[in-house]
Amino acid sequence: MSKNGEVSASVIKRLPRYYRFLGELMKQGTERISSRELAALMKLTASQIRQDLNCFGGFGQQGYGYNVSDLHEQIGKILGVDKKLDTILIGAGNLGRAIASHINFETRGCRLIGIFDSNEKVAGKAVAGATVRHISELEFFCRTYKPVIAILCIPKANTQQVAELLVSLGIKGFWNFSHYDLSIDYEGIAVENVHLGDSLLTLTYGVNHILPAQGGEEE
Amino acid sequence: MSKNGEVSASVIKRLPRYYRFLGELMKQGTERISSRELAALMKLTASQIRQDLNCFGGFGQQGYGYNVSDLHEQIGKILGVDKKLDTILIGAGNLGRAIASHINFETRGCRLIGIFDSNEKVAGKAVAGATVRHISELEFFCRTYKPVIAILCIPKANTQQVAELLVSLGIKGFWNFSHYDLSIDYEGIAVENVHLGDSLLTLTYGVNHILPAQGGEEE
DNA sequence: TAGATTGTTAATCGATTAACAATC
DNA sequence: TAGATTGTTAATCGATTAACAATC
Repeated sequence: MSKNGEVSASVIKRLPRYYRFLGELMKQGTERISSRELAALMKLTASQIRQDLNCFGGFGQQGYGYNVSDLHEQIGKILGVDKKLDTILIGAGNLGRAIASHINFETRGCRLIGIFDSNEKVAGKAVAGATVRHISELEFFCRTYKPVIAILCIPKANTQQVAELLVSLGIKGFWNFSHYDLSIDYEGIAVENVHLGDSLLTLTYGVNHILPAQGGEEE
Repeated sequence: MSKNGEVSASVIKRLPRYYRFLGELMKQGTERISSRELAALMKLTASQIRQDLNCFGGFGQQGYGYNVSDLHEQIGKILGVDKKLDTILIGAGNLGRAIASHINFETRGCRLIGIFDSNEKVAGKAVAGATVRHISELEFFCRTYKPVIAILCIPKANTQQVAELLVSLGIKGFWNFSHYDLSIDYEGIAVENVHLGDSLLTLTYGVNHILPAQGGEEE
């Protein structure tokens, strides 16, 4: 564990949330916080917080707790928000354009440096302050600027081949909004699948199983 | 377990993915599949698939496996894709408009019946074939049409109060895209948080910890 | 020093995997 | 009937929680 060995995915998935809450606390001017207080705020157990943080080192101090801004900075470093990884977005449709303009890339350790689309009509238009390039320029662009992250907002049918091309061009991470399960195909490449359809279906299940129950089933 | 008792969240989260893969298999004309074959396809274990499915009943047949279209239909019913829950969307900014036009609601058991925004200039414009209404009409609209799901694409600062209003107006489920952790505050209400920022940060971590390693750390 | 709270080990809980008898 | 594959119970694994000695 700790410094070198593998940190489990469950822990890593919680880091951004810690980072977010600590950022809030900082804004509010909170200087120190104990694992117990943070646990109450985040609806976790104090044990879990201490376990999670100790995967990366001892950030606290016995009898005192954790220094909020210090811990925030430490977790930021662990996540890599200071790195600004060069990122490209493929697919400037509804969703792609919204992602480009809605997400604050810089605060998540990324820098959006290019947007690509296969539609000639979209190419040339401005999105989020950048000009959309035609997909035919992708290869030259990647060889020149060497982006490491690709955001995929393209139809399921194209995802596999586009991803393969991008891996060959040096992409190390995919933020995948397409309907295709990328995780399956590449080792040594980081993949975050955002399956919005699956998420909505999970909610549908939840609502359907609350509605008729209303006290029928527990929870 | 099975019919009545609680099915764990881990199982439920996997249902949409099963549903998706079975839909694909159907399209390809596959008639039957064994848990072993499906496991190979989805990169799961056959055991897990059989365990998961048996939370809801015995859909298979010994010596044969599962009938693809039958299983697809069964899972669809469990999720509730046939119900078409009335859904409203709050916040017609970049992301809200993209969600409205990008998501196929009908195939996820929902029907988008209203879009609202607090900006007078946005109200009246057409999005995804519907007209955006001013937020002041929300209360009347809900009392009249009784939607059960609300999609929140609004700033963090407004989320809490809007959600409280919506709960009082009968909303039973939130698909929350705002930066605010809704899950915390309501029992008996289904919440799916889509924290895109957290997802990107997780990817950033992944890429930063693959890049320098490249064989240094395992996995 | 006494009080508080961490870091860490041990205990518990839940989820995943393996095994196998039931059965189509 | 023999072969295949499920449904289900038992074993394993990992993640969460509890406990407590270390220490600020």
